[in-house]
Amino acid sequence: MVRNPFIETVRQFTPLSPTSESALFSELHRLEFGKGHVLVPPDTICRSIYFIETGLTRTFYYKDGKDITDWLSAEGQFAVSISSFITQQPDRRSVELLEPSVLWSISHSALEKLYQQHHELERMGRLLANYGLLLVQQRFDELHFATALERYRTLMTQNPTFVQRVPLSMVASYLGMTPETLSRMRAQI
Amino acid sequence: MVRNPFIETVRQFTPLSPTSESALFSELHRLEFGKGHVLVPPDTICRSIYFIETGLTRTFYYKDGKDITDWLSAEGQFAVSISSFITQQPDRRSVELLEPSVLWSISHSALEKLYQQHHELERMGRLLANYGLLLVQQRFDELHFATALERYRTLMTQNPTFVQRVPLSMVASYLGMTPETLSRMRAQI
DNA sequence: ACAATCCTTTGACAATTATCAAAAACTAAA
DNA sequence: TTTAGTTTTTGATAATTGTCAAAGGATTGT
Repeated sequence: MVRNPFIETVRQFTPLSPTSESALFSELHRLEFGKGHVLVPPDTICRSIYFIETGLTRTFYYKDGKDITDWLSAEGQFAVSISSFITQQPDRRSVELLEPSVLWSISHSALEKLYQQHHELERMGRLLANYGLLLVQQRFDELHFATALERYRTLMTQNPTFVQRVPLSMVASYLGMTPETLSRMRAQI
Repeated sequence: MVRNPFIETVRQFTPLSPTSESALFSELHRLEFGKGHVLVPPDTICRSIYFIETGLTRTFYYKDGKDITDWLSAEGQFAVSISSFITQQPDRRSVELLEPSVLWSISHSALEKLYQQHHELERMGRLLANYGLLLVQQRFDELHFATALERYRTLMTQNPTFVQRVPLSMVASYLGMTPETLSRMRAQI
Protein backbone atom coordinates (compact mmCIF):
# COMPACT_ATOMS: atom_id res chain seq x y z
CA MET A 1 0.00 0.00 0.00
CA VAL A 2 1.93 2.97 -1.31
CA ARG A 3 1.77 6.17 0.71
CA ASN A 4 1.85 9.03 -1.75
CA PRO A 5 -0.54 11.96 -2.25
CA PHE A 6 -0.91 11.36 -6.00
CA ILE A 7 -1.77 7.70 -5.48
CA GLU A 8 -4.09 8.46 -2.61
CA THR A 9 -6.05 10.89 -4.76
CA VAL A 10 -6.23 8.44 -7.62
CA ARG A 11 -7.60 5.77 -5.28
CA GLN A 12 -10.66 7.94 -4.74
CA PHE A 13 -11.47 7.47 -8.42
CA THR A 14 -10.95 3.72 -8.64
CA PRO A 15 -9.43 0.97 -6.47
CA LEU A 16 -5.93 -0.13 -7.48
CA SER A 17 -4.22 -3.43 -6.87
CA PRO A 18 -0.83 -3.35 -5.12
CA THR A 19 0.76 -4.31 -8.45
CA SER A 20 -0.78 -1.37 -10.27
CA GLU A 21 0.00 0.99 -7.44
CA SER A 22 3.64 0.14 -7.33
CA ALA A 23 3.93 0.24 -11.11
CA LEU A 24 2.38 3.71 -11.08
CA PHE A 25 4.48 4.81 -8.12
CA SER A 26 7.69 3.75 -9.82
CA GLU A 27 7.01 6.27 -12.61
CA LEU A 28 6.28 9.22 -10.34
CA HIS A 29 8.86 11.92 -9.75
CA ARG A 30 8.87 14.24 -6.80
CA LEU A 31 9.70 17.81 -7.80
CA GLU A 32 10.26 20.98 -5.81
CA PHE A 33 10.38 24.39 -7.46
CA GLY A 34 10.22 28.01 -6.40
CA LYS A 35 7.65 30.65 -7.24
CA GLY A 36 7.82 31.66 -10.88
CA HIS A 37 9.27 28.38 -12.11
CA VAL A 38 7.93 27.45 -15.54
CA LEU A 39 6.71 23.87 -15.79
CA VAL A 40 5.61 24.11 -19.41
CA PRO A 41 6.94 26.89 -21.66
CA PRO A 42 4.59 28.28 -24.32
CA ASP A 43 4.52 26.57 -27.73
CA THR A 44 6.13 23.40 -26.45
CA ILE A 45 4.73 19.95 -25.90
CA CYS A 46 3.46 19.30 -22.38
CA ARG A 47 5.08 15.92 -21.74
CA SER A 48 4.02 15.41 -18.13
CA ILE A 49 1.08 15.90 -15.87
CA TYR A 50 1.72 17.34 -12.40
CA PHE A 51 -0.09 16.58 -9.17
CA ILE A 52 0.24 19.34 -6.59
CA GLU A 53 1.12 18.17 -3.08
CA THR A 54 1.58 21.73 -1.87
CA GLY A 55 1.59 24.96 -3.80
CA LEU A 56 -0.28 26.73 -6.58
CA THR A 57 0.04 26.82 -10.38
CA ARG A 58 -1.56 28.67 -13.24
CA THR A 59 -1.99 27.86 -16.90
CA PHE A 60 -1.99 30.94 -19.10
CA TYR A 61 -1.45 32.22 -22.61
CA TYR A 62 -1.26 35.45 -24.53
CA LYS A 63 -4.08 36.64 -26.73
CA ASP A 64 -3.60 39.93 -28.60
CA GLY A 65 -0.73 40.73 -26.24
CA LYS A 66 -2.88 40.19 -23.16
CA ASP A 67 -2.00 37.66 -20.47
CA ILE A 68 -4.97 35.34 -19.98
CA THR A 69 -5.11 32.96 -17.03
CA ASP A 70 -6.79 29.82 -18.31
CA TRP A 71 -6.71 27.64 -15.24
CA LEU A 72 -5.60 27.64 -11.59
CA SER A 73 -4.69 24.55 -9.58
CA ALA A 74 -3.83 24.15 -5.90
CA GLU A 75 -2.89 21.29 -3.58
CA GLY A 76 -4.71 18.06 -4.34
CA GLN A 77 -5.33 19.09 -7.94
CA PHE A 78 -3.60 18.51 -11.27
CA ALA A 79 -1.66 21.02 -13.36
CA VAL A 80 -1.23 20.42 -17.07
CA SER A 81 -1.57 22.11 -20.43
CA ILE A 82 -4.48 19.86 -21.18
CA SER A 83 -4.81 20.00 -24.97
CA SER A 84 -1.05 19.75 -25.46
CA PHE A 85 -0.87 16.79 -23.10
CA ILE A 86 -3.69 14.96 -24.88
CA THR A 87 -2.52 15.64 -28.42
CA GLN A 88 1.23 15.77 -27.66
CA GLN A 89 1.40 18.81 -29.89
CA PRO A 90 2.68 22.28 -28.93
CA ASP A 91 0.15 24.72 -27.53
CA ARG A 92 0.30 28.40 -26.67
CA ARG A 93 -0.59 27.56 -23.06
CA SER A 94 2.18 27.80 -20.50
CA VAL A 95 2.19 26.51 -16.91
CA GLU A 96 4.02 28.31 -14.08
CA LEU A 97 4.15 28.23 -10.29
CA LEU A 98 2.51 31.04 -8.33
CA GLU A 99 3.93 29.68 -5.07
CA PRO A 100 6.86 27.43 -4.18
CA SER A 101 5.43 23.96 -4.72
CA VAL A 102 5.96 20.26 -4.18
CA LEU A 103 4.79 18.30 -7.20
CA TRP A 104 4.52 14.71 -8.34
CA SER A 105 4.90 14.31 -12.07
CA ILE A 106 4.39 11.45 -14.48
CA SER A 107 5.27 11.58 -18.14
CA HIS A 108 2.88 11.00 -20.99
CA SER A 109 5.03 8.17 -22.33
CA ALA A 110 5.18 6.42 -18.95
CA LEU A 111 1.41 6.71 -18.66
CA GLU A 112 0.94 5.23 -22.14
CA LYS A 113 3.13 2.31 -21.17
CA LEU A 114 1.24 1.79 -17.89
CA TYR A 115 -2.08 1.99 -19.69
CA GLN A 116 -0.97 -0.80 -22.01
CA GLN A 117 0.22 -2.98 -19.16
CA HIS A 118 -2.49 -2.45 -16.56
CA HIS A 119 -6.15 -2.39 -17.39
CA GLU A 120 -6.80 -0.86 -13.97
CA LEU A 121 -4.63 2.11 -14.79
CA GLU A 122 -6.32 2.59 -18.14
CA ARG A 123 -9.55 2.81 -16.18
CA MET A 124 -7.96 5.34 -13.86
CA GLY A 125 -6.98 7.39 -16.92
CA ARG A 126 -10.52 7.25 -18.25
CA LEU A 127 -11.99 8.35 -14.93
CA LEU A 128 -9.51 11.20 -14.59
CA ALA A 129 -10.42 12.36 -18.10
CA ASN A 130 -14.10 12.22 -17.17
CA TYR A 131 -13.37 14.29 -14.09
CA GLY A 132 -11.50 16.85 -16.16
CA LEU A 133 -14.44 16.99 -18.53
CA LEU A 134 -16.77 17.83 -15.66
CA LEU A 135 -14.45 20.59 -14.46
CA VAL A 136 -14.11 22.22 -17.88
CA GLN A 137 -17.84 21.92 -18.47
CA GLN A 138 -18.52 23.71 -15.18
CA ARG A 139 -16.31 26.62 -16.15
CA PHE A 140 -17.85 26.66 -19.62
CA ASP A 141 -21.33 26.98 -18.12
CA GLU A 142 -20.18 29.89 -15.99
CA LEU A 143 -18.90 31.84 -18.94
CA HIS A 144 -21.87 30.96 -21.12
CA PHE A 145 -24.52 33.15 -19.53
CA ALA A 146 -23.40 34.32 -16.10
CA THR A 147 -22.61 37.98 -15.43
CA ALA A 148 -19.26 39.18 -14.12
CA LEU A 149 -20.70 39.51 -10.64
CA GLU A 150 -22.18 35.99 -10.73
CA ARG A 151 -18.86 34.54 -11.84
CA TYR A 152 -17.03 36.30 -9.02
CA ARG A 153 -19.58 35.06 -6.49
CA THR A 154 -19.25 31.47 -7.72
CA LEU A 155 -15.50 31.66 -7.33
CA MET A 156 -15.88 33.05 -3.82
CA THR A 157 -18.01 30.08 -2.80
CA GLN A 158 -16.13 27.36 -4.69
CA ASN A 159 -12.49 28.49 -4.49
CA PRO A 160 -12.27 31.37 -2.04
CA THR A 161 -8.56 30.79 -1.46
CA PHE A 162 -7.75 31.67 -5.07
CA VAL A 163 -8.85 35.25 -4.41
CA GLN A 164 -6.45 35.42 -1.48
CA ARG A 165 -3.52 33.59 -3.03
CA VAL A 166 -3.60 34.71 -6.67
CA PRO A 167 -2.93 38.28 -7.86
CA LEU A 168 -6.28 39.85 -8.70
CA SER A 169 -5.20 40.67 -12.23
CA MET A 170 -4.85 36.93 -12.83
CA VAL A 171 -8.10 36.11 -11.08
CA ALA A 172 -9.77 38.67 -13.35
CA SER A 173 -8.71 37.01 -16.59
CA TYR A 174 -9.45 33.59 -15.07
CA LEU A 175 -13.02 34.86 -14.63
CA GLY A 176 -13.10 36.40 -18.10
CA MET A 177 -13.08 40.06 -17.11
CA THR A 178 -10.64 42.95 -16.75
CA PRO A 179 -8.90 43.74 -13.43
CA GLU A 180 -10.89 46.97 -13.25
CA THR A 181 -14.19 45.14 -13.56
CA LEU A 182 -13.14 42.60 -10.91
CA SER A 183 -12.19 45.43 -8.60
CA ARG A 184 -15.65 46.94 -9.06
CA MET A 185 -17.42 43.63 -8.46
CA ARG A 186 -15.49 43.33 -5.20
CA ALA A 187 -16.50 46.84 -4.18
CA GLN A 188 -20.15 45.77 -4.67
CA ILE A 189 -19.45 43.11 -2.02
CA MET B 1 -15.22 -6.72 -39.18
CA VAL B 2 -18.45 -5.03 -38.14
CA ARG B 3 -19.93 -2.49 -40.53
CA ASN B 4 -21.55 0.17 -38.41
CA PRO B 5 -21.04 3.94 -38.34
CA PHE B 6 -20.55 4.07 -34.57
CA ILE B 7 -17.89 1.36 -34.69
CA GLU B 8 -16.20 2.88 -37.71
CA THR B 9 -15.87 6.21 -35.92
CA VAL B 10 -14.53 4.53 -32.80
CA ARG B 11 -11.91 2.71 -34.87
CA GLN B 12 -10.39 6.08 -35.74
CA PHE B 13 -9.57 6.53 -32.07
CA THR B 14 -8.06 3.12 -31.40
CA PRO B 15 -7.88 -0.24 -33.17
CA LEU B 16 -10.33 -2.88 -31.93
CA SER B 17 -10.04 -6.64 -32.10
CA PRO B 18 -12.93 -8.52 -33.74
CA THR B 19 -13.90 -9.77 -30.29
CA SER B 20 -14.17 -6.27 -28.84
CA GLU B 21 -15.97 -5.02 -31.91
CA SER B 22 -18.63 -7.64 -31.81
CA ALA B 23 -19.06 -7.28 -28.05
CA LEU B 24 -19.54 -3.55 -28.53
CA PHE B 25 -21.81 -4.03 -31.52
CA SER B 26 -24.06 -6.40 -29.60
CA GLU B 27 -24.86 -3.61 -27.15
CA LEU B 28 -25.72 -0.99 -29.76
CA HIS B 29 -29.30 -0.11 -30.57
CA ARG B 30 -30.43 1.54 -33.77
CA LEU B 31 -33.01 4.24 -33.16
CA GLU B 32 -35.07 6.41 -35.48
CA PHE B 33 -36.99 9.41 -34.23
CA GLY B 34 -38.71 12.44 -35.71
CA LYS B 35 -37.90 16.10 -35.28
CA GLY B 36 -38.69 17.31 -31.79
CA HIS B 37 -38.27 13.92 -30.13
CA VAL B 38 -36.75 14.23 -26.66
CA LEU B 39 -33.84 11.86 -26.06
CA VAL B 40 -33.14 13.07 -22.52
CA PRO B 41 -35.81 15.00 -20.58
CA PRO B 42 -34.60 17.71 -18.18
CA ASP B 43 -33.77 16.69 -14.58
CA THR B 44 -33.46 13.02 -15.43
CA ILE B 45 -30.46 10.75 -15.61
CA CYS B 46 -28.93 10.45 -19.08
CA ARG B 47 -28.54 6.67 -19.27
CA SER B 48 -27.25 6.34 -22.82
CA ILE B 49 -24.91 8.02 -25.23
CA TYR B 50 -26.09 8.51 -28.81
CA PHE B 51 -24.06 8.42 -31.99
CA ILE B 52 -25.70 10.29 -34.87
CA GLU B 53 -25.73 8.43 -38.18
CA THR B 54 -27.92 11.09 -39.78
CA GLY B 55 -29.68 14.03 -38.23
CA LEU B 56 -29.09 16.80 -35.74
CA THR B 57 -29.52 17.17 -31.98
CA ARG B 58 -29.21 19.90 -29.42
CA THR B 59 -28.55 19.90 -25.70
CA PHE B 60 -30.20 22.77 -23.87
CA TYR B 61 -31.44 24.00 -20.53
CA TYR B 62 -33.33 26.87 -19.01
CA LYS B 63 -31.62 29.60 -17.08
CA ASP B 64 -33.77 32.39 -15.62
CA GLY B 65 -36.56 31.31 -17.94
CA LYS B 66 -34.36 31.58 -21.01
CA ASP B 67 -33.70 28.66 -23.33
CA ILE B 68 -29.95 28.15 -23.64
CA THR B 69 -28.50 25.86 -26.28
CA ASP B 70 -25.50 24.22 -24.70
CA TRP B 71 -24.34 21.92 -27.50
CA LEU B 72 -25.17 20.94 -31.07
CA SER B 73 -24.28 17.60 -32.67
CA ALA B 74 -24.70 16.38 -36.24
CA GLU B 75 -23.93 13.19 -38.18
CA GLY B 76 -20.73 11.49 -37.10
CA GLN B 77 -20.84 13.12 -33.68
CA PHE B 78 -22.13 12.12 -30.25
CA ALA B 79 -25.14 13.49 -28.40
CA VAL B 80 -25.32 13.20 -24.64
CA SER B 81 -26.02 15.21 -21.52
CA ILE B 82 -22.40 14.89 -20.59
CA SER B 83 -22.30 15.62 -16.87
CA SER B 84 -25.40 13.52 -16.22
CA PHE B 85 -23.95 10.65 -18.21
CA ILE B 86 -20.65 10.77 -16.33
CA THR B 87 -22.09 11.15 -12.86
CA GLN B 88 -25.35 9.23 -13.51
CA GLN B 89 -27.14 11.98 -11.64
CA PRO B 90 -30.01 14.15 -12.96
CA ASP B 91 -29.08 17.37 -14.72
CA ARG B 92 -31.08 20.32 -16.00
CA ARG B 93 -29.77 19.64 -19.50
CA SER B 94 -32.19 18.12 -21.98
CA VAL B 95 -31.40 16.59 -25.39
CA GLU B 96 -33.81 16.82 -28.33
CA LEU B 97 -33.77 16.24 -32.09
CA LEU B 98 -33.75 19.23 -34.42
CA GLU B 99 -34.16 16.96 -37.45
CA PRO B 100 -35.46 13.43 -37.97
CA SER B 101 -32.46 11.28 -37.07
CA VAL B 102 -30.98 7.82 -37.17
CA LEU B 103 -29.04 7.12 -33.98
CA TRP B 104 -27.00 4.35 -32.44
CA SER B 105 -27.23 4.26 -28.68
CA ILE B 106 -25.39 2.39 -25.98
CA SER B 107 -26.32 2.46 -22.33
CA HIS B 108 -24.07 3.54 -19.51
CA SER B 109 -24.47 0.17 -17.78
CA ALA B 110 -23.58 -1.77 -20.94
CA LEU B 111 -20.50 0.39 -21.38
CA GLU B 112 -19.46 -0.22 -17.78
CA LYS B 113 -19.77 -3.95 -18.34
CA LEU B 114 -17.79 -3.78 -21.59
CA TYR B 115 -15.09 -1.68 -19.93
CA GLN B 116 -14.68 -4.36 -17.29
CA GLN B 117 -14.47 -7.16 -19.81
CA HIS B 118 -12.34 -5.60 -22.55
CA HIS B 119 -9.27 -3.53 -21.84
CA GLU B 120 -9.40 -2.29 -25.45
CA LEU B 121 -12.83 -0.82 -24.90
CA GLU B 122 -11.75 0.84 -21.67
CA ARG B 123 -9.03 2.49 -23.76
CA MET B 124 -11.64 3.55 -26.30
CA GLY B 125 -13.65 5.11 -23.46
CA ARG B 126 -10.59 6.97 -22.26
CA LEU B 127 -9.80 8.30 -25.71
CA LEU B 128 -13.39 9.38 -26.30
CA ALA B 129 -13.34 11.23 -22.97
CA ASN B 130 -10.07 12.91 -24.00
CA TYR B 131 -11.67 13.93 -27.28
CA GLY B 132 -14.67 15.37 -25.46
CA LEU B 133 -12.31 17.28 -23.22
CA LEU B 134 -10.66 18.87 -26.26
CA LEU B 135 -14.03 19.87 -27.69
CA VAL B 136 -15.28 21.46 -24.48
CA GLN B 137 -11.95 23.22 -23.98
CA GLN B 138 -12.19 24.70 -27.48
CA ARG B 139 -15.62 26.13 -26.78
CA PHE B 140 -14.43 27.37 -23.40
CA ASP B 141 -11.57 29.25 -25.05
CA GLU B 142 -13.97 30.87 -27.47
CA LEU B 143 -16.17 32.22 -24.72
CA HIS B 144 -13.26 33.26 -22.56
CA PHE B 145 -12.04 36.26 -24.50
CA ALA B 146 -13.47 36.27 -28.02
CA THR B 147 -16.00 38.90 -29.11
CA ALA B 148 -19.45 38.04 -30.45
CA LEU B 149 -18.23 38.61 -34.01
CA GLU B 150 -15.19 36.38 -33.51
CA ARG B 151 -17.35 33.59 -32.11
CA TYR B 152 -19.71 33.81 -35.06
CA ARG B 153 -16.80 33.73 -37.50
CA THR B 154 -15.30 30.66 -35.83
CA LEU B 155 -18.61 28.86 -36.11
CA MET B 156 -18.87 29.81 -39.79
CA THR B 157 -15.49 28.24 -40.51
CA GLN B 158 -15.78 25.21 -38.23
CA ASN B 159 -19.48 24.30 -38.44
CA PRO B 160 -21.07 26.34 -41.22
CA THR B 161 -23.94 23.87 -41.59
CA PHE B 162 -25.20 24.66 -38.10
CA VAL B 163 -26.08 28.17 -39.24
CA GLN B 164 -28.14 26.73 -42.07
CA ARG B 165 -29.75 23.86 -40.21
CA VAL B 166 -30.36 25.30 -36.74
CA PRO B 167 -32.82 28.13 -35.96
CA LEU B 168 -30.79 31.28 -35.43
CA SER B 169 -32.24 31.89 -32.00
CA MET B 170 -30.64 28.60 -30.93
CA VAL B 171 -27.36 29.35 -32.68
CA ALA B 172 -27.32 32.66 -30.80
CA SER B 173 -27.49 31.10 -27.35
CA TYR B 174 -25.06 28.39 -28.46
CA LEU B 175 -22.63 31.24 -29.17
CA GLY B 176 -23.47 33.03 -25.92
CA MET B 177 -25.31 36.03 -27.37
CA THR B 178 -28.87 37.20 -27.99
CA PRO B 179 -30.64 36.56 -31.33
CA GLU B 180 -30.56 40.30 -32.03
CA THR B 181 -26.80 40.44 -31.60
CA LEU B 182 -26.32 37.41 -33.84
CA SER B 183 -28.50 39.02 -36.49
CA ARG B 184 -26.32 42.13 -36.37
CA MET B 185 -23.09 40.12 -36.57
CA ARG B 186 -24.48 38.48 -39.70
CA ALA B 187 -25.36 41.84 -41.22
CA GLN B 188 -21.70 42.85 -40.71
CA ILE B 189 -20.84 39.89 -43.00
C1' DA C 1 13.63 52.31 6.44
C1' DC C 2 13.39 53.69 1.79
C1' DA C 3 13.05 53.72 -2.86
C1' DA C 4 11.43 51.40 -6.74
C1' DT C 5 8.25 48.61 -8.62
C1' DC C 6 4.12 46.35 -9.09
C1' DC C 7 -0.72 45.71 -8.02
C1' DT C 8 -5.24 47.49 -7.07
C1' DT C 9 -8.62 50.92 -6.98
C1' DT C 10 -11.11 54.85 -8.71
C1' DG C 11 -12.84 58.01 -12.25
C1' DA C 12 -14.32 59.49 -16.86
C1' DC C 13 -15.56 57.91 -21.02
C1' DA C 14 -16.13 54.54 -24.97
C1' DA C 15 -17.38 50.20 -26.95
C1' DT C 16 -19.99 46.15 -26.84
C1' DT C 17 -23.94 43.76 -26.07
C1' DA C 18 -28.73 43.42 -24.09
C1' DT C 19 -33.47 44.83 -23.92
C1' DC C 20 -37.78 46.21 -25.68
C1' DA C 21 -40.66 47.21 -29.54
C1' DA C 22 -42.11 46.90 -34.12
C1' DA C 23 -41.53 45.77 -38.94
C1' DA C 24 -40.18 42.44 -42.31
C1' DA C 25 -39.39 37.83 -43.84
C1' DC C 26 -40.25 33.29 -43.71
C1' DT C 27 -43.13 28.78 -42.83
C1' DA C 28 -46.75 25.87 -42.62
C1' DA C 29 -51.55 24.71 -42.71
C1' DA C 30 -56.07 25.28 -44.66
C1' DT D 1 -52.62 30.95 -52.54
C1' DT D 2 -53.82 33.01 -48.46
C1' DT D 3 -53.55 33.52 -43.71
C1' DA D 4 -51.90 32.83 -39.16
C1' DG D 5 -48.02 32.04 -36.70
C1' DT D 6 -43.28 32.08 -35.95
C1' DT D 7 -38.63 33.68 -36.69
C1' DT D 8 -35.47 37.16 -38.02
C1' DT D 9 -34.22 41.79 -38.72
C1' DT D 10 -34.03 46.61 -37.63
C1' DG D 11 -34.27 50.64 -34.59
C1' DA D 12 -33.93 53.19 -30.27
C1' DT D 13 -32.25 53.02 -25.85
C1' DA D 14 -30.17 51.03 -21.63
C1' DA D 15 -27.02 48.18 -19.09
C1' DT D 16 -22.72 46.00 -18.75
C1' DT D 17 -18.11 45.79 -19.34
C1' DG D 18 -13.76 47.62 -21.40
C1' DT D 19 -10.21 51.25 -21.99
C1' DC D 20 -7.23 54.74 -20.59
C1' DA D 21 -5.32 57.52 -17.05
C1' DA D 22 -4.02 58.57 -12.53
C1' DA D 23 -3.93 57.92 -7.62
C1' DG D 24 -3.42 55.06 -3.73
C1' DG D 25 -1.50 50.66 -1.52
C1' DA D 26 1.32 46.95 -1.06
C1' DT D 27 5.66 44.37 -1.77
C1' DT D 28 10.50 43.60 -2.46
C1' DG D 29 15.30 44.30 -2.34
C1' DT D 30 19.04 46.96 -0.68
